Amino acid sequence: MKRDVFQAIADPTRRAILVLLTAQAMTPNALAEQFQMSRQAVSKHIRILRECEVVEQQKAGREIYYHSRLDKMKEIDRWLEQFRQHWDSRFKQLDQVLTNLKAKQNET
Amino acid sequence: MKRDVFQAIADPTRRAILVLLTAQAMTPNALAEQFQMSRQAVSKHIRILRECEVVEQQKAGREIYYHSRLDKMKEIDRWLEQFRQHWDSRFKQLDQVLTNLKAKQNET
DNA sequence: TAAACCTGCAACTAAATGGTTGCGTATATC
DNA sequence: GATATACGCAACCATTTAGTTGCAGGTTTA
Repeated sequence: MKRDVFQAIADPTRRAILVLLTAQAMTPNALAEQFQMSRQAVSKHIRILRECEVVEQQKAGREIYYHSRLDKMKEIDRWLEQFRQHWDSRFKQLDQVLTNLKAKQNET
Repeated sequence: MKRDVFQAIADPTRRAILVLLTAQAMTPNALAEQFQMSRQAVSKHIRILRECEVVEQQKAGREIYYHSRLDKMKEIDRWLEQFRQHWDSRFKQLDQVLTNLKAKQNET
């Protein structure tokens, strides 16, 4: 099994959960209320998010608060860096335009 | 079916393909040589990448060159923005540290 | 102590994923 | 025209996913 940040953000529900848990720590129950989904379904997403190490627990009595780990989100940022090098370059942008033009000429 | 950038980058093989296709346009055959995988397997990944609109075709005789669409990668960058706001803030970073401390105190 | 609540985990199901092999089609070469 | 090559697509298979329901354990409260 993979279990990395990229798998964590692959699902739209998990992305929404991550956004919420970045704004503030929340319990599974509170999260489930935000979605049209059972508590257990949310719980399974949280489990995956935990395995991907993008969220952390914080127990408070019988409740468990979860919050996101921003350092893991930075991994995505670092991976994007190699693409940013290309879209930051004006030369490459021009190159892209020319490539698109050629592609259009040869379209199916 | 979802078919968005986030699904495109969920698979490690597809991420590798995307990196290669950003450096230079390549044919499916050329890509397959880079991985321990059949041409058809690569083809299936390319199909998904096309459905996610992160790569484009460019026919050249009986060969088809693929290249990445950097504008789609920017979508990830834009989504990351909401997290970047948090990790750029010193206050939030401190907040994170305190939250971690509290979490450690209450660990299982 | 008993009852109510919050949660995680196991079992199950339907659908999607990632891979395979085989085939049809279009292009290039002889 | 015949043959070889490059590719996409369909069928198939094993595994994973995303959801469900049901249950057990710990915490709070009466």
